[in-house]
Amino acid sequence: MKIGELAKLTNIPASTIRFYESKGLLTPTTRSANGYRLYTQQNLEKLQLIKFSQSLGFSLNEIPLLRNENDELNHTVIIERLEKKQKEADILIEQMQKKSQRIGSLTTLLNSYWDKGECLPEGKLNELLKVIDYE
Amino acid sequence: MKIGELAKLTNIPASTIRFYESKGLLTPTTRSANGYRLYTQQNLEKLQLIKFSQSLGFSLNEIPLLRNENDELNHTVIIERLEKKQKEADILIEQMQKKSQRIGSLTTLLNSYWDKGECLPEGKLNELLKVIDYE
DNA sequence: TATAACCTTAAAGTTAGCTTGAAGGTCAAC
DNA sequence: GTTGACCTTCAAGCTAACTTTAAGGTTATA
Repeated sequence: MKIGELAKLTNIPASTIRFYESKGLLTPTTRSANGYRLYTQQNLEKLQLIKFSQSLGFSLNEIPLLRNENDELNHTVIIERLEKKQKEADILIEQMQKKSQRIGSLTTLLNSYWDKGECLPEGKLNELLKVIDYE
Repeated sequence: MKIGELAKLTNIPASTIRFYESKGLLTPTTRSANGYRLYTQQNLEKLQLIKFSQSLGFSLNEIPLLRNENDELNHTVIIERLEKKQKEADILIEQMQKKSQRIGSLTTLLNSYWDKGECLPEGKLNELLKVIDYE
């Protein structure tokens, strides 16, 4: 299939597919006589694998390292990479949860002043910054 | 104080402080005769507020909208913005949690094959992509 | 007085993951 | 035979939040 069809099937712009090629991620198996890129079903699956890997949090640079699924000794390495990425995600989750809590505390604190019709006392905001203790 | 001192006190590079100024976020109250930027304690606190706001997930563009703490009618608006940002954070947390779970499922699945010494069956990975159901 | 450590501006570079534009070749339909 | 929908390459533009570089002025110290 030509690039336009692949683009439609996968819902990924042709420009992006060409961009992935420029990054060495997905080279079409053949070219037609006139130079058009021709893709196979396997090419399509590889493209989907790229998107899937991205959705797991892998950057385009990390994807080639992830890819040799049937290379004997690499299994451990792939599992390690996945677990590492999972840990990274979990750390990010924790950080975001703290962030959300900080926003909550701040909202409560501001409301407690403003509900009473008061303004923040001079320098209070700064004191607050220390209390809430951001990274 | 001069920019270097402010930079040391806040642990924020002078170049970044100048950059914030170019974005209209923090203008030094005065300039010395020779053109050096001179900052006050309030400038320092404003700088810290910028960093704090960033730590809550606000972009530099969003920060000016957040800032008029003592502007009477803006209180509701500020609270709304904080709550909106908190919702955004919570949504991100959910997405990251799904991501982490997907990585977990994938790891388990791959292990279940490889532990038996098997390779992924032809096309299995693709089937897997559907099952794991990424965004 | 020289030299190092400051400060100034303006502009360009960085990173990731694309998108857009220019200039042109190919192909099917009317 | 020409219009329009494809395709090609190469290069530049985009966003965010900075950082780096270049070229030069100021100040404290030895």
